[in-house]
Amino acid sequence: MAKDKADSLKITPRDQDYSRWYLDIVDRAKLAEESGVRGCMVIRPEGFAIWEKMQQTLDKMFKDTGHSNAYFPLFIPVSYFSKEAKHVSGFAKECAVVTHHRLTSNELGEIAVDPEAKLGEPLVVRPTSETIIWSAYRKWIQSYRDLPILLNQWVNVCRWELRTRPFLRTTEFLWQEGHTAHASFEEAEAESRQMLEVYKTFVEEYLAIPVFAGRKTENEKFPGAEHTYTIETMTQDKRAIQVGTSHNLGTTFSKAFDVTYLSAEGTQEYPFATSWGITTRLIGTLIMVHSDDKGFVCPPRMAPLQVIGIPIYRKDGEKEQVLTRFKELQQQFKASETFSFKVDTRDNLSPGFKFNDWELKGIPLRLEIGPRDLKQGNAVLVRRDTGEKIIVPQTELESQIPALLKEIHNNLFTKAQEFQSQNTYLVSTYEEFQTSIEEKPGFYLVYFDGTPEDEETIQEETKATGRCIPLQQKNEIGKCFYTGRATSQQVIFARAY
RNA sequence: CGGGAUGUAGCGCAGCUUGGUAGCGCGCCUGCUUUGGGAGCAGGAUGUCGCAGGUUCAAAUCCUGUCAUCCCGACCA
Repeated sequence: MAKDKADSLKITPRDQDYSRWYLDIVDRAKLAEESGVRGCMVIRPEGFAIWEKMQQTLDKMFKDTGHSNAYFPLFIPVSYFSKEAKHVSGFAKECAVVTHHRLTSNELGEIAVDPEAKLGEPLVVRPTSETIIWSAYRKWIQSYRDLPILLNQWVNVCRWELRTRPFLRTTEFLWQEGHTAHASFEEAEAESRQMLEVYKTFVEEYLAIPVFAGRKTENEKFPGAEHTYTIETMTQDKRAIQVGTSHNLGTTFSKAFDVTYLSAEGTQEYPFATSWGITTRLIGTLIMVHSDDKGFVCPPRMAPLQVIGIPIYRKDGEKEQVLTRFKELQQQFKASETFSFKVDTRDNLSPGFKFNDWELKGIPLRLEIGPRDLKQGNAVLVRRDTGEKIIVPQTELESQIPALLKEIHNNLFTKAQEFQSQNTYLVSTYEEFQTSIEEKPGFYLVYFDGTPEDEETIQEETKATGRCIPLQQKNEIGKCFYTGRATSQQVIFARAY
């Protein structure tokens, strides 16, 4: 193949243009594409399959912790939404609003909004569902015996973002939102912490993404929350990205929606709320954390396909023999049900093209069998994460493949974790921080007890924000890097997505 | 939402300055030869030139508007 043609098939390298590299992977791995609607994407089958894996795994974890799924409306009356001042001001700037319910033809014969069909009360397309869910909980909660309520919903939401990027920030996105109601603050606190742990476990054990778990600073809290917890990870361009949040909402929404219950002692009490969510942003995070200049790298436990078989042959006779062997293996693997496997039987493409194609798509393992292997009873396994070629007797494939998939997962996790710790710095003064974050982007673990105003100034001057107050604290007294006051609170500052 | 750039075949682009029958590469289709790291040759199909107006005998080309995308800021999962 001509060199310029091979070059034109390559994706933009990370060090040349990180942003372009990301977009190239989304496009070339066929995860998503532009839709013609501003800020909204089409999630293609290859991308949606990953979301389905995430849903299956997390949904089971939610059920195992006692939660059930339900569904609440997409449209929320403006009046519900405006019952809680902080909440509405947090989302007001990014709400899509439905004002009419009918189209009509105008004088020119064009389709237009029918001015006669104006809604009495505008509807907000949900940016999140606290308000509509708590308006229902008002009816459901009468007694302490009705608590706790442990619900979740898998839905789309809409936030009218000004600048979007596929998966990382889109106007419409898919997520899950858990909404629970409890009899005490402590119980709500335990729930929000439990779900943060569920997210941490899920993201680390299935997505192979190491995270910092922590509490959000005042500035970064969810509008209306008492506490917001977060898990944050580091992208390959050394910025922070939030991959999951869990909120202890206290009585903010029960008070706003006038929800009370009768306690065992006979008093009227406000229930305590939590909400928690992860989004399709996780798919973008997989690219940002694991992928490389050859394309997407999908961690084995989230890969829609774990092993791709590539038959190699020259003559017709060889072709039949190789394909027959693959068919046998396919049946054997299917019976064992320990990993997913397909054979690329496309006849119009060379093996070399297929190698590159499946690497681009992020499939964790490639299995090659050709005439040489048939004679020797071997097969060639190639790891997506390292590119390593491993020659294995065909009889050992069934046991070796699951072991290798596990090893790939561990390697991806360890690599990301090392990268994260190599780019996490300790600084003790603001001056040091200002110069250091310019020269060495990354996470900055600092002692901090400044005010929200201080944090805003830091953001204005350095573009870095307090990402989280890690749950694991040293419990030692240090000096605040900004105010100089003594404090034991350590905070991670970073530039974020 | 402000500043900059770009929209021409599925993808990447040339043509626009100076208006006059729509072009290249890749991909796609057919056939033959190929196939252990992005195959070769031959033949073939594919376009309301982003969309809507305007100027003109004539618009991909000039003018106005609009939509979308990308980059840089402010805002956010």
